[in-house]
Amino acid sequence: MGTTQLDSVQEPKYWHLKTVLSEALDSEFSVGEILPNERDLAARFGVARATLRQALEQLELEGRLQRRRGVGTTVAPPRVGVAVGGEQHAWPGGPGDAWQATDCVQQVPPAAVAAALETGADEPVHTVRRARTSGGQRVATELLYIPADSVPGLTAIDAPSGPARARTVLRELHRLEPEGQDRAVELGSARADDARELDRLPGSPVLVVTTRFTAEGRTAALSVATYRADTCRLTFGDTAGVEIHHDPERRAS
Amino acid sequence: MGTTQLDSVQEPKYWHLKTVLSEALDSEFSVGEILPNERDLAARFGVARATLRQALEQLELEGRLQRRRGVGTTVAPPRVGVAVGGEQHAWPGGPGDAWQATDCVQQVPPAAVAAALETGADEPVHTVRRARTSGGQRVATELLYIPADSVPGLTAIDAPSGPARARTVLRELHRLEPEGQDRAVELGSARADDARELDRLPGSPVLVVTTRFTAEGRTAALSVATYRADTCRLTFGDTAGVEIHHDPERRAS
DNA sequence: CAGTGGTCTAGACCACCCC
DNA sequence: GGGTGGTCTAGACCACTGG
Repeated sequence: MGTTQLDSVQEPKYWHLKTVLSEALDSEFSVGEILPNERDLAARFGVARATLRQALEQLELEGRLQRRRGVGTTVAPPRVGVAVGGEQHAWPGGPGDAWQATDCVQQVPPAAVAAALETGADEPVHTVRRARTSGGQRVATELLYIPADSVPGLTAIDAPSGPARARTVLRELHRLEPEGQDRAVELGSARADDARELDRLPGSPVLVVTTRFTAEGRTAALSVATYRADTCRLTFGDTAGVEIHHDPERRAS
Repeated sequence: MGTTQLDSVQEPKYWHLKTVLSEALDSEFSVGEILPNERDLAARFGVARATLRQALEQLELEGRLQRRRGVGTTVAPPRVGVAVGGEQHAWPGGPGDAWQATDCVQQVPPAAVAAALETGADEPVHTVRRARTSGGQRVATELLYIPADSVPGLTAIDAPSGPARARTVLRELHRLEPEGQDRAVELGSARADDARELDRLPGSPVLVVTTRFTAEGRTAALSVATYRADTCRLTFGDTAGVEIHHDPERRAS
């Protein structure tokens, strides 16, 4: 008798817990199903609630679970592939664009943005807010910065803000000949306003996609898009993207 | 007298703490500097250590801090931009490739990989392990799966495993005419083996880049690369990538 | 060895959702 | 109101690093 398995290398409890839960999710639960509440789960596994939560947090980070305050913890569907880099050399707001403009104001951008746009630190730029939906769910928000130089034909007479203004600004931007774009992706945490729009808590992990559009040898526009990291897989390139469902402890070997 | 600031909307302590610390990092610390230890910091701010840690975790996630057990918490340098999508239609291991092969074995891949490769579930494939270094630091590890069909000229006589074998497999792969590649990026958590190679703890956040290489109408190779999310900014596109340093509560507005 | 961050506990209260 | 997840506390011990 006795334990058949030596605890030769001690593994953190939450790590082991995560593995056990992950396997249970694969075999005993289906998408959308509600898990037992955290207090019950912790009791069942004989750990403190904080320890259980550490395991749940990781599973949520990996897109396997979805937790909602006041509701419960549910099994998440596989991540949605959202195309990010498909059409090279196309303006935002062009045909086939998945974004919807919700607002536009003229304001002084953050210093880092002003530097990238090569505008003065106190110079206001057109700032378009847009949102992206996939499968009926909001998956990303964006701030699109367009210096006044890029839209010279814009008249101050038009609506000064709001969606109509956004459309006008984008229409003017399209008069330029697009030259190219660079993109960068990094991990971030949701600001309070983005979190609200994405139906997440502030600080939730997000993928920040920064795109610089160039025309006439200058930076014509700069986009900072914030994608929910738990539900999105960003796809680039020729087709719809690779369909590997990500399963951390079994990716390899 | 009295409080000049109403606590009209209650903000979590760790969130406020994060803001305060973030500002202190900007103004009072320089890159590489060591912060006071967690117990002292918690005492200084009048919170429990767990609360303080919640704030530090977020700052580490955002790439502002680096924490090492037994050493301390230091101010992190800005994220490194690592080029991911530069040259379209090029094989891994070609000229200018930033990766270094460390090993190669022939083994049965995970089920999800076999599905993407369109090989049988029990069919072994060449599996090349590679590593990527930037600025003297290991930033990513990769598993590159190459089905036997893609390298028909390979002889079993050569070294059966190790770096030499990896070079042979890649050389044979280069005989094919590359047709295209898709890529996907998503958030993941480091497996134990990747964590060791990246000098991080298991479960640390990573950016998983999955690339499918196609040739002759088939999937010729599949790469699953794991980048440290705390230190890397993945860049795509024409040039070196956008240089916006990411500052969550000041990205916009 | 002393000091650091990492893990874990057993509680408490709060914000939110739905009935 | 009752149940959920989110925040917070005040401890304890462990694993790792460095002198």
